[in-house]
Amino acid sequence: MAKNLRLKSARAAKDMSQKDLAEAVGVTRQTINAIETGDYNPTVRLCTAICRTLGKTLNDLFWEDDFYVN
Amino acid sequence: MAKNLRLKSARAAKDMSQKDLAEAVGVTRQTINAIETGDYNPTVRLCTAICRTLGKTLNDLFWEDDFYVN
DNA sequence: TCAATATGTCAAGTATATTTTACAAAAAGA
DNA sequence: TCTTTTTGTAAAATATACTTGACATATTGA
Repeated sequence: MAKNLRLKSARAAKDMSQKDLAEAVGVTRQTINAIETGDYNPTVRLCTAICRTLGKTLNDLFWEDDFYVN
Repeated sequence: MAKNLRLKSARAAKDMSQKDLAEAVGVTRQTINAIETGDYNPTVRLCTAICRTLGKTLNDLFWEDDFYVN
């Protein structure tokens, strides 16, 4: 999995630290860091919470259409 | 969590059984059933695999904009 | 400079997603 | 009917998401 730069960017746009976002969605800073760093496969419920906090949708932050044609 | 009727519908549109979809994305039938039944919080990677198999996006099948809960 | 904040990472533990095996009932087909 | 497929569900085991606590470094601001 690659780094999630869209998440990092959306967080920066809200001027939130990883810690801020973590607290807002109820996980630890390490979990947010791991998602941005790309080590990992979060649950859709956590992704949804992150998106709502940052004013984005699942497609905005977690969908990759690279592989895909539609 | 409510039933995921959009998933059920998209699967029906492809004429796939829960078992068919499960095999296509590499999980068990019970996992697909649990997601449709709504007991459950799948990983985003699994959601993505399901969406790709069914020709849908994360927003199509897993985003809820009406009600706000996490 | 110096202190405080932000990020990256890691090892060990806990919570939970997912599997395996199994049973029952509804729906579909012949 | 009778048989097969599909769906719903459950208990116990395994894999992995996520936590806790900690340490190091980079960056920012005073």
